[in-house]
Amino acid sequence: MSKRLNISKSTISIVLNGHGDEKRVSKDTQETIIKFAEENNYRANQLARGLSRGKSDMIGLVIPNISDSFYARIARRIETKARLSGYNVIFSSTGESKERESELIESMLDRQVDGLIIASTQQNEEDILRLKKSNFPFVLIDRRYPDIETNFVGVDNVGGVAMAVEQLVKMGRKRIGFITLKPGLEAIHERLVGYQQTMKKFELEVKDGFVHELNYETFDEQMPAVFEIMLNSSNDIDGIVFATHFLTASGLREMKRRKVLVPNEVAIVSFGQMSAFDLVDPPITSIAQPVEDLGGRAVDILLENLKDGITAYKQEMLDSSIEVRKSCGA
Amino acid sequence: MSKRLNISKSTISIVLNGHGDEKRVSKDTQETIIKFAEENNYRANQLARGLSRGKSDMIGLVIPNISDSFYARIARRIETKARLSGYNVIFSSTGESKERESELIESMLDRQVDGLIIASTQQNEEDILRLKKSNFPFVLIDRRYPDIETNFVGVDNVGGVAMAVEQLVKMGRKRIGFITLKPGLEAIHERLVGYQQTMKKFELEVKDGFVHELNYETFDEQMPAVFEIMLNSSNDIDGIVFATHFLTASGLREMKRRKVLVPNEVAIVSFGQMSAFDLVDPPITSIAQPVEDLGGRAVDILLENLKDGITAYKQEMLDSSIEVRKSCGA
DNA sequence: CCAACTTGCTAAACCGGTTAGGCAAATTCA
DNA sequence: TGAATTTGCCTAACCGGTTTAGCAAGTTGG
Repeated sequence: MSKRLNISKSTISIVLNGHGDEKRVSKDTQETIIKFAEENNYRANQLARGLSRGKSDMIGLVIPNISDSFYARIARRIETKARLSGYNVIFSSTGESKERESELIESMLDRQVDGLIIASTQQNEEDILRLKKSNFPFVLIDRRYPDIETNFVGVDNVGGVAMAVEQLVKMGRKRIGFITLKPGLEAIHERLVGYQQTMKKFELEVKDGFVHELNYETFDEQMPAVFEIMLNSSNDIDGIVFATHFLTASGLREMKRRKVLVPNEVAIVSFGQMSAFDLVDPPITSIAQPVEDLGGRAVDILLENLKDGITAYKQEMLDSSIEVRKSCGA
Repeated sequence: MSKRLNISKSTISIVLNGHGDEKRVSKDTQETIIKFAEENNYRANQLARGLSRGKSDMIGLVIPNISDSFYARIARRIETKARLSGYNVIFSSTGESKERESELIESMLDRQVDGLIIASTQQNEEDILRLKKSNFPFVLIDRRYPDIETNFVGVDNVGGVAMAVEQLVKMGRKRIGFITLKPGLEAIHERLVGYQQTMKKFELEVKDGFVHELNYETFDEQMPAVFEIMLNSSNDIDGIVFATHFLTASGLREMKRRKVLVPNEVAIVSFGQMSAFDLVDPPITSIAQPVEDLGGRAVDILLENLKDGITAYKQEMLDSSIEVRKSCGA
């Protein structure tokens, strides 16, 4: 382009970046360049541009699994919002593996992303600390490192589960169980705390067989044994709170297999939604997390950091709401 | 790094790219470089690397909506598989807008992606044709341009819907309706064809009120009117095939509102799945598209093109399977 | 002992932009 | 009319790598 127009590439760069006037390039020349660019469909190489400007206009999104609707919805919002500010999003799924998370973060840094949004495995203090120390802009979502002060946007897990338990209590349930994942994730731990606190608040006993912490990979196979215990005469559960949407689905499958009547025999509430929960038999009462907001706030904070530098860390807890349906006995 | 080691950056580049032996760099020097790189956590700038090598090791994924589980699942597979070959994935959602699709493709090309995987709006012949003419590697998924020969991986829509209709016929249904989207997408059109062909094959009448083509944005609001017509005495539908998972969900909601008994009064089959379809009341018979395979094949083909150049265009139609559950009357 | 190879590395060009500094011509001012 | 400004553009360095060509020193062979 430079050659064919006989105009230096600096002038071209200046004009196409809109600095033509301030850099005193004549109207004539500006027009020539712009016209030529349009006619020949010229578009700047973003690698070169990024290299020389020291920024890539890309942000990296590291999540456990894009095919989980929770993260997919977050991703959608992040992508849309980032794009409005001229950023593209690269994403990668860690599959809950610390090693992959580490690799992926490195790989994104290699690509010179300007910032990161991470839903971490929470086993990767090392990288998070490194990012923080190097003053790299990033926002943690959904999963936080309690010992590291960073930007963070999450949902109020304790409060959310409290709502779930309360709903069951309101419906007259007393022997309320909690099916969750093995701890390791702060969010999961908080949900357990929410359960325990609320049970205590209502002076309900939590027997040994009430709480089940399942394996992330094998919860489906563990489910029968869980119900064996929960439903036996000494526990005789009449309400269950599930800590995640997929545990709810899995648990419900098992209850159908056992022909447990929901909600008559056991009422349930799900922390976390699934798109067809209103169609399920019975329709599932669920705690709806403000998923889109979560993604939106994460981008907002990241963009602020990108613009103004990292001044202070922001921590935001978004409130959930409850969608009451039949499964809780309502 | 070059300065501190007193070794030229060319040598360093050679060694770190593993060409040390073939380029006859002494073991000593190689070790020094590798050790230094490790200790200082050196990582190559991929923008610079991409710029000089003329390739970015990124592939672009353009889809209608990442928060749609169909595309999210595809994305997951694509990402995982691409990464195994050293590629990162940038994604963007078009929201079914031709303009955004066009912008997004441009933007990805600006970023020098090495290839594209596109689930197009199918209103963007222009860009697709341009990509093809410029011999740029890309694979269309799910949605094809019948008039343009390109790489394509999709599912057999005609056959899939045929299975759906057949299942209802097997269950003794005769007045089978079809609820679908307004055409514009080849895949949608094919599903209609699948319906019509199969109805014909079984010598079943297709009355005017049997087929409803709804608007992508407003199908929810249209649904009541649709059932008004389908259930009136002259049509008296006893079976419905839904052309997409979200139409199924929406339709089912309406049927619940009307207290239509499924499957007794109306049996239904869904083309396309949702994660909780087995838990729904009644459990939904659905045509399961081989979503992951679709993503996987798309990457395979793209990677082949990237490696060997574009020799011939591949078109693959993957077969669906049926998951029979109560909603069809089984 | 000198020519011919081999070994081990470097210099320099290039990828395609951005940006600071500077130069020549045109214009304004005294 | 000559000096000072302004205008309009370009040169060159840089971003951080890759890659080709080639140089100097060491080694081998006749």
